[in-house]
Amino acid sequence: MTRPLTSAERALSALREMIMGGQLAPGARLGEVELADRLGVSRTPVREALSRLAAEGLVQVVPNRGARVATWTVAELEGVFDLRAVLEPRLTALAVPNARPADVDELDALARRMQEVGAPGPDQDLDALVPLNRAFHDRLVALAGHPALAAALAAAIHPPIVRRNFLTYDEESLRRSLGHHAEIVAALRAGDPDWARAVMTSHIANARAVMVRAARLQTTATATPEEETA
Amino acid sequence: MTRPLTSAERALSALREMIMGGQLAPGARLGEVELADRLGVSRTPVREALSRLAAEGLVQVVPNRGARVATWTVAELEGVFDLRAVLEPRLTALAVPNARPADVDELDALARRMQEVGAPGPDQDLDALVPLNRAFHDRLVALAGHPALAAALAAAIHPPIVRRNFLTYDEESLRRSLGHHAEIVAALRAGDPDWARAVMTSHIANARAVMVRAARLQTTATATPEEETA
DNA sequence: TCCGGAGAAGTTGCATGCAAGGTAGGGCCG
DNA sequence: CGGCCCTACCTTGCATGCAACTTCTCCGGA
Repeated sequence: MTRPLTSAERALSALREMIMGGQLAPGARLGEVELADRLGVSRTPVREALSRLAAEGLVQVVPNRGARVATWTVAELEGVFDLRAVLEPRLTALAVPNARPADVDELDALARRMQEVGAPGPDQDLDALVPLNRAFHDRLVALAGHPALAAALAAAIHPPIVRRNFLTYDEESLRRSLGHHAEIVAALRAGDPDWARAVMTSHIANARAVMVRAARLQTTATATPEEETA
Repeated sequence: MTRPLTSAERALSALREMIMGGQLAPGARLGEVELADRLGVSRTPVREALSRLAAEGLVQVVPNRGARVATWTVAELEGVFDLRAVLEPRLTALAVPNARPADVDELDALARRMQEVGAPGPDQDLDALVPLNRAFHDRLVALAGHPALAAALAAAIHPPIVRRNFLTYDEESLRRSLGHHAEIVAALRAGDPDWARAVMTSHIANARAVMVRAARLQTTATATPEEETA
C-alpha cells in the first residue's frame, strides 16, 4: 500500500518530469508563484522542491534571484560520459550474478519492445523509447545492488540530459543502441560479466558520440540565450 | 566580495558541520523546532536545509515523522570504498597535468602539516587532521577539473563518514596514510599520473581497511539503537 | 542620443499560524 | 492482569503575510 504523497513530493516529481521531459527548456526561469499556481499548491512546497532539485543539479538557484533549469556545456557533457563510461560497465558486470531468470526476462521484454517502437517505419515512436530506456537502465542499476554506485551515477547523470534525446540519434546509432540492450540481455543470460561490461562500454561510447554531436549542433544553432518559461 | 549567506544556507552548513563533526550521532532525531531555536531562525529555513541534506543523503526524512541523521551499514560502507577506489585514483591522475607548482606547494604544505600534527607524541592532535585531510582531498578534486566526477564522488562519500575517523586509525595505518599524502605530492611534482594513481589506490585501500574494522567494532559494541539528540 | 538614477512593480526569503497526522499515556473492557 | 482504545499533546505540512532585495521603467541631465 502506497503512502499518500506530500504536496512537496508531488511538486518535486512533477518538476522533475517537466524538466526531464523537455517541457521546461534549459535556462528557463522557474518562478515560484507561477509554478505554485500551475501545480495547485502554495509556494512553500514549490520552494522545497526547487531546493532539492538544486541539490540534485537539475536546477540552479541564485539567492534572491530565483531558480532556472540547469544548463550545461559540451565540456560538462563530455565529463558526464567519461564518468558513465567508468561506472556503468562496472555496474552492469555487478548485475550479472544477481540477475534471476525472471529479471532477465523482464529486461528482455523491455529490449524487444524498444526494438519494436524504435524500428524505422510508420510505427516508429521515439518518444516511447525514453521511458523504456529509463526502465531498462534503472532495472539494471537495481540488479547491481550497489547503492553507493547508484547514487554516484545518479548525481552525475541528472544534471544533463540523456532523455528526450533519442530524437537526436541517427538511424545507425539508434540501431546500434537498441542492439546493445539486446546483447546485454544475452550476456546476462549467459552469466558472463565481462561480456556484459564490454557491451555497456560500447553502449556508452555510442551514446556519447551522438550526444556530443547533438550538443555541438545545438549550441551553435542557439547563439541566443533563450528566455522562455514554458 | 562574498555575498551574505541566507539563513537557509547557514542552517545547511551548520547542520552539515554538526553531522560531519560527530556532534549529531547517526540516528539522532532532528526536531525542527529544536534546531530552529538552536540556530536562531524559524522552522522554514531549517526545513529547507533538512530537505537538501536528505537529498545529499546525510539525513533521512520520513513524512510526518521527522528527520534523523542517516545511519549506514557495514555493507554500505564497503560499497562507498569500492567506489572511491574507482573514482579517486582516476581523479588523482587527472590532477597531475593540471597542477601548477604553486598548487603542488600548497598540497605539500598540507601534507607536511598533517605529518606534524599526526606524529605520535604529546603534540599529536588527531582532531586537527580532519580539516587538513579534507582540505588536501578537496584541493586534489579541484585540480582534477572534472565537475561530474567530483559530483559523483561527493554523492557517494557524503552519506557515510570519512571524517572524525582519524580517531580510529591505529598508529601504523595512520603513518601509512600520511605518507601517502606526501607521496602523492611527490608524484605530482614528478608529473607522473600513473604513480599518483597508484598511491591513491593504496591510500583508499588502507582507509577502507581501517574504516571497515572500526565500523565492525562499533556495530557490535552498540547493540542498543541509540536515541540521543545531542 | 545616451547614460545615470529614482521610483515602482515584481520576486524571493523568512516568520508565523493553523490544520492534519502521529505518538504516548491512562482508563476501560475482556 | 493483559490488551485495546480513546484522549491529549506534540510534530510536521502547508498557506499566508510582510519585509528585503532585484530589476525594469521612466525621466532628467549631459
